[in-house]
Amino acid sequence: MDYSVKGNDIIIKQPDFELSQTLDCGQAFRWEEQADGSFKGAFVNTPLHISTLDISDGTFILHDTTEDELLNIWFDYFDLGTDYGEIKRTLSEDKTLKKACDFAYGIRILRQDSWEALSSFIISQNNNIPRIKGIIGRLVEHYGGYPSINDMADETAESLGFLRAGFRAKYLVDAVDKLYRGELTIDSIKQSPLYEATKKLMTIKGVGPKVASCALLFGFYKTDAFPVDVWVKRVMSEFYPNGLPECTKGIEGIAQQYLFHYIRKLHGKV
DNA sequence: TTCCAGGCGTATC
DNA sequence: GATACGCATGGA
Repeated sequence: MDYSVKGNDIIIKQPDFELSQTLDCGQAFRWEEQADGSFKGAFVNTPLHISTLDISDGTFILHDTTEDELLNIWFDYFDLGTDYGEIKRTLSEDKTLKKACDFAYGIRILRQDSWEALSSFIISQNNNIPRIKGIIGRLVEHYGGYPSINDMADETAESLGFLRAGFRAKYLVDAVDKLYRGELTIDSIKQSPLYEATKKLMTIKGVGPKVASCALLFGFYKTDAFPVDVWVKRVMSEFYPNGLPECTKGIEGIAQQYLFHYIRKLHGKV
């Protein structure tokens, strides 16, 4: 990875990256776009301010950070060790995916914290993005950072009323209970292949196929997890009535992100 | 006002 | 196993 340290800032070069496509695309809910087009957000409790230096050569500034944080946190979080150019070339064997990759060229799959992603996607069900951000914002504000499973061990649906999360509060409580008591562990889910990991997550009340696959893709980096929502159903019926093409094998979830944005553009939602 | 949001649990057949 | 319906909340 190309990077250089300039005082308290670090400049990275990553052409297969665009801030709003990656940070404001419904895979993470804590990044806020600033008036100048930069973004402020965090990995769990480590904040970051990131801006575009020059989009034509794919350079970005990570503000007020250190080389240590870059190598220990942001390199993994932004998945900088993965060559998305190569992934896009592979997926572009299919003509619909080629159009999707050209359109959403700057998407990367963020390697989020497992618990944050799981809890965030429990909150996301039957909900819209501004409200999801609001609920997660209240959670972070209440705890002074993103709460761990231990932090939430004593919560009940009633005590979480301040979130105004509606019927989802009891689902969060069930997830905390199962993980706190060790009936489920983040590690065992991480180590399980997709099918077993999905079954484990779905023992949590309020976690069905969609929430499980989003958590596994964005929080456990299982690139073969393929979240199916109304938009992806539309892609499948319009372009892939006989199933996904062979070039998506093993990276179905990454293909899904490109397709999700492409189909929304085709229907005028972006 | 009514509709809907990157779903899921439950009842019913 | 398929399908219908309710669910908390708040923005559009």
